[in-house]
Amino acid sequence: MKVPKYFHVKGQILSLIADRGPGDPVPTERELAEAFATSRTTVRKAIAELVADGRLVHTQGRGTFVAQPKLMQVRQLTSFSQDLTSEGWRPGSVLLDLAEVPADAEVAARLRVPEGQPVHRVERLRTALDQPIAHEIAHLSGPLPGLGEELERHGSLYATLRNSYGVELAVVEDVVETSVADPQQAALLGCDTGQPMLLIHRTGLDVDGKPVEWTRSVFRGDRFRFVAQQRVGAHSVPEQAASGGALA
Amino acid sequence: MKVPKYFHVKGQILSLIADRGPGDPVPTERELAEAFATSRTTVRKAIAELVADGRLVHTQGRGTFVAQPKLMQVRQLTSFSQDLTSEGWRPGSVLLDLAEVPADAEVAARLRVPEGQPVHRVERLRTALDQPIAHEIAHLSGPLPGLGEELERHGSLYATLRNSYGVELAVVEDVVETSVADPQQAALLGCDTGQPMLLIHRTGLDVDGKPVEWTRSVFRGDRFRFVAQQRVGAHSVPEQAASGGALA
DNA sequence: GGCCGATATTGGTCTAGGCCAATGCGCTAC
DNA sequence: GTAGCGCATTGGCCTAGACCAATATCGGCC
Repeated sequence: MKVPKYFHVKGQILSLIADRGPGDPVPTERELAEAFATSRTTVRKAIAELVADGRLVHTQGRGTFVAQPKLMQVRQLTSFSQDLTSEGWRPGSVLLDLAEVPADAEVAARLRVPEGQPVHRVERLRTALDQPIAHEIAHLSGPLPGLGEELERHGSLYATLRNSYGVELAVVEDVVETSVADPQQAALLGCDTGQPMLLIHRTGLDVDGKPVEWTRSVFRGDRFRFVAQQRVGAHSVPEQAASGGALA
Repeated sequence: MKVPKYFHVKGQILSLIADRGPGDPVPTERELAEAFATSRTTVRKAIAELVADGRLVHTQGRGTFVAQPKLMQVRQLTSFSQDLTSEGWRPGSVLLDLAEVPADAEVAARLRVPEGQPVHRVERLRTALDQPIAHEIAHLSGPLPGLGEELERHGSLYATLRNSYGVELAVVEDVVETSVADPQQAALLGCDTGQPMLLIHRTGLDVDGKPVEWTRSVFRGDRFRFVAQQRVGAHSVPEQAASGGALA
């Protein structure tokens, strides 16, 4: 297998930092280029992948450093605040925008309301230890009078829905995929444009199976993991191996 | 906000392909560089992000083309074969390696067995429509005599555990994160080195809470989504509810 | 007609270097 | 003593072009 030069450089940088801890500095790009007898472009490509992988962080004007290990885990539903609180991460959120807007085609389909029907749109920046964690845009259907104040009071979106409006979620479905940070997201979350991100679409259904929430969250891929735990009871996954087991 | 030139180029390429369908060709890098009055390097950076985003695909010697939309969804547990079968994707797998190996530190911790204890290691390439989908390495604890033949017979790993060994999974936990394709993964899965990938660690527990399976799967981030559905509380809800169809 | 090799095309990698922008440090002026 | 300016350092972006490798095409040969 052909292995490009920048991949070797990547390995060499990894061994350079093997015995260093988070926050320790890495030589400058120009120094590395000279040390490995290559061009700065090649070194930058190696560093870019290490940054994408969460091994290094770099800041213009400061330098490049060994990254913190990826250890924040995000679970489904309310667990964002619950998990982080229990692990001492001091979760918070900054309300960027709150409005009632007509549902566009996608929101209408997700919430199963007519296109154009007013829905609540909540745009927030989620934080932990006062650092930006995720950019989140939630759409909520149904009448929610005074949502702004109630949200303010409870902090958590799910707590607000439950305590102020009696909306109880019964099923939540998360779709997880990768995406690439655009300049706006990069600026909000303090990462590089082009970095791999975890894009999570969440649909929350009430007890009647009606969607009441559709949320799109973008997490930094170099810092987060998403954890999904599921019980495999007799009722929950009836199909099992018997019917669909055989593979080609 | 400062927007780099390659980001504009990205937008221009997007509008170029807006009215074209999957498989349609995009002008060559050299043509695009001239058309946008920029260097090939800048065009390549724009294209690289569009490829990472699953909007374009490119092959050396052939060219660059509009990609298929991202529409394969992978669920937990048996659903790999289940979902893909029901959607006509003809799932399959290629056994790359099957061996009994001593547990290394990580496997030992995950399966809660002493380090060095023999465990089964199953390395497979998952496919759909005969195309590579994921690279998967499963570790299984417990005595599983004749695993090779049984696997052969059933195809599915979960069907084998269940039907040949009476191993019933009760809880499955998936940890989803991003990673970056290394040259080996890129070769196996037919994507670029450095592409964002979905890395899924799956732990399967039996009814006693003992881990019996620990699997590490790498999916192409430009082709797949991961779906996790969870019931909240004791309510039961119509099944159809959350699985939305249309993708953007 | 069909096979095969030369060649043009296209993306893949790498170089060498210029200019810009953010940062941090030290020096200077008050 | 301190506030603020200026400069060196460092990463961020871009250029122009060279060479390599995979692919497709087309022509000639059997």
